[in-house]
Amino acid sequence: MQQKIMLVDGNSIVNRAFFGVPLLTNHDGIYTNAVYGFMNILFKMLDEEKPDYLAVAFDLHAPTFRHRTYDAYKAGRKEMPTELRGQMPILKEMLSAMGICQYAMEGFEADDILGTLSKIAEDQGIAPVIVSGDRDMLQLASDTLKVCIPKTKGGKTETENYYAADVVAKYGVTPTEFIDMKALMGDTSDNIPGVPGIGEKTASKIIQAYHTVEEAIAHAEEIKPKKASENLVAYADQARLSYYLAKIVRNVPLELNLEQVKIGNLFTPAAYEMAKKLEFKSMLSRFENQTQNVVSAENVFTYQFIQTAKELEELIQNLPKEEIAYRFFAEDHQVTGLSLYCPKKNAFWIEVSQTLPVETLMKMTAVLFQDQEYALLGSDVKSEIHLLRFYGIEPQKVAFDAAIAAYLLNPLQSEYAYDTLAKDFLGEIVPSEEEILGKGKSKKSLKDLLPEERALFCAKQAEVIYRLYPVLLEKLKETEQLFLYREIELPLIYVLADMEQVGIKIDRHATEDFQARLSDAIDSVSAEIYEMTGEVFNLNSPKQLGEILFEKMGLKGGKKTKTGYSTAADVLEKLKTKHPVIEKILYYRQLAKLKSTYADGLLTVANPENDRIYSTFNQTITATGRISSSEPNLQNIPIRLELGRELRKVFIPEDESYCFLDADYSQIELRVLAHISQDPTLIEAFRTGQDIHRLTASQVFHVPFEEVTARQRSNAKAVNFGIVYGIGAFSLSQDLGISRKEAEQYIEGYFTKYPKIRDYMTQTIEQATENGYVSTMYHRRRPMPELKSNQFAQHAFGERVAMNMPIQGSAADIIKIAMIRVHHALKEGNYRSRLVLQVHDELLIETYLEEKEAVAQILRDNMEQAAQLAVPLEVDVHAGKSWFDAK
DNA sequence: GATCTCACG
DNA sequence: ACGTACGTGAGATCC
Repeated sequence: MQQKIMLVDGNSIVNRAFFGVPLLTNHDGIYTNAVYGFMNILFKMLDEEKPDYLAVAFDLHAPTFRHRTYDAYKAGRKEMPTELRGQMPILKEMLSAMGICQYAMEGFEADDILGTLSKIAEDQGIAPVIVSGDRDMLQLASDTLKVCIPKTKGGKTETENYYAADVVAKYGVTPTEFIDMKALMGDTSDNIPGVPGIGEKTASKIIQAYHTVEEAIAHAEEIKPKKASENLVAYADQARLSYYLAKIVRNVPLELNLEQVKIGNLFTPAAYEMAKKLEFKSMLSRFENQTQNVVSAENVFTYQFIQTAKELEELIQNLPKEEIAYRFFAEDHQVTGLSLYCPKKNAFWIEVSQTLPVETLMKMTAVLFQDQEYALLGSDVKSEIHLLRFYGIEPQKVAFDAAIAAYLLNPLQSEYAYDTLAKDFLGEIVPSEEEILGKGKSKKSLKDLLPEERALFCAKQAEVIYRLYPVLLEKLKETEQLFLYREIELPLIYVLADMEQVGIKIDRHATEDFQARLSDAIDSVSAEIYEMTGEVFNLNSPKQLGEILFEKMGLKGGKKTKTGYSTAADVLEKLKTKHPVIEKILYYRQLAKLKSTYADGLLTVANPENDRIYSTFNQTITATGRISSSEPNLQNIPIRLELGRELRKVFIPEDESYCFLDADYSQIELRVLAHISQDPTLIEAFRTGQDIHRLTASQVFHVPFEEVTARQRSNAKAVNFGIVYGIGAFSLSQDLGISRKEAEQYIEGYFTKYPKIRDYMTQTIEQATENGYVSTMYHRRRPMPELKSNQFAQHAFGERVAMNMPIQGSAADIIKIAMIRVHHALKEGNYRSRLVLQVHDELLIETYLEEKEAVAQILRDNMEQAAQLAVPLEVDVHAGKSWFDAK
């Protein structure tokens, strides 16, 4: 049976509906006639055509390419009546609630979108049915493409159906000739001029004889009547313009995602709610009937509510040993329920209650998580590992993590909740957590829901995960990310879970000492500052500080932020010589940061039982593939300044039988750059172990290697950093305190000496522009929407990102591989030592003293061998009794 | 909740 | 004539 797609001309149908149905309002006074009429037409058409896919296209307000070609296009057309305008968002919301895919595109009309989608469908062997109230659509009709024109008359909808032959039968011209006809006769509603003196009758005759506008023009002298003949010559170009305006575009840059346009259950609870609110009474019964129909048609989501151990036992025994999607629900680390889905047995909500205590639930379901014959499909599995372990269950490895898979497909999303995944990958609108539970202060707990609501909400999530599995996996395959996903990201979940579980110990007394010393120093330096400024104020307020420095004291600030003066460190640094108080303020800032963020911060999160700190390592946050650390962030513990670095002394191993081993990659990003760019000079330098910054200095400043000064070397270091970040002359000049001209010369000198790096940069930007994404050595991707921007700053930013991401991201890939191998080696060798931190190019291991030498070797080997680059990977390993000592 | 500032690689 | 280095997370202020 051939598949069928119904494509609806949203604006045209809603117009017909609006004018065909008398103005109705609901009790809130909201106009509803257009939405009501639209839904009636839609249901009628769905009943008649029974399509497999459905999409609705809308116009946007923005001018289209037709307006740009012809100013007067659609001029004189009346504005949409306000009563209709207000219904547009309601209609769109209703369609969304029904999970119906909607298209709109700047620069094009709904016609063009339908023309394009129908062409894509035809090419794929899917039969398109276009629903529109506009006869212009007839130009698209073919032997396989049907155009339906519904008419609403006194509550009844009748349709005219047109294949190509029907168009010929009724109008005497073929569908493509329909465009030519319109080009001659014009169209008053769109303000298409046509040729004066040629109306429908003449146009029809002419096109039947000559078939195209061009042929008609070529034979203009033969044409009768005389007026038409003359005008056809005089207005030939106007006829050509009219042709261009009338012709529907069929190659709009958009994609047809079959998953998204597939018709699912239209009668969702959300749609039902809306229909009730809009008081579509006659439709409600339809909804209710349909809902039941679909239920019996096994198309709709149902679940089983498990509340007793007996029911659960039966369920577990009957579950087939194959893919099972699961999702835990917990509150304050206490499991409150578990939802499961497998297609053979459908969905289940297993709820903790008096008749089913949590321990029983966990004990009875443990087999699912431990028997390798089940393949587990989850999302955000790491947090669930912690739950399972809390109940003494060591879970097997999952086959699928939806959040991580979705992150690899687009790391720019801010979250990977099930509702957005369902929308993005299944084209299904499911209510979000926020919609069900609310947010902020009034956020409800699952307990506050009715049992049926809760069961539906939770069970649905397992079903979504199940359905995401094949879709996301296919996309990972298409994007060549299967290796990255299976061999790097999935195994990493368990490494990070262990790190999170182990935590890292701090010396509470030493931290409190440090905190007290900071307190004293803050007190005395703030007193000095108040003395010098002659005023007591809130030093932590940039606003107050700015007013005092730049208004009261008259210092020249200059650089402003949105809200006032900038008092950032780089601004103050330049004012250091102008007034002695500046230095004090900078010192105060240093102390205040150390105390609040670090001393106070760490003490509040340290576990009072064991003085350990448990951070979370996030795997789906960064755009480049790095992991991030939060609550607390242990990846930004001070080191650059001496005073801050002291803080690292409070990070200590468990007891005297342990020490720390710290291993960090030397110059990993520049090595990755050497590899990716294949620059011979840079590769040679790394192979022979040269001082890379000194080399760059000698190249850029044209001095012999031995004669490079300390200053030159440090400037070259800044250039090397800049290169990795996608350098700009302005910023380099700011960073080094040199002129922009000089900075430009540095950069030019750099690219002259490392020409392959320039090539890499330009090629990367070209590819990013062409493909719309950049990628790492292991095919991790980052989409590049910024490069589509017309705004200079946005576009320039996109270019820098494009240059940087493959470098930073490949380095991230590599250390992830190293982490997995180190973790594996430690486990396999039954070592007591354990990985505790990762800081982008550094691993910290809490090492059992007797294992020190072996672990150092494991670290070095696995990190250096994690990837085979054109240059060696070098690792420095240090041991110490604190993090401070191990660097 | 937005803004500013600052800690890290 | 633009507005500028890449990637993060957290605390404090202020509206």
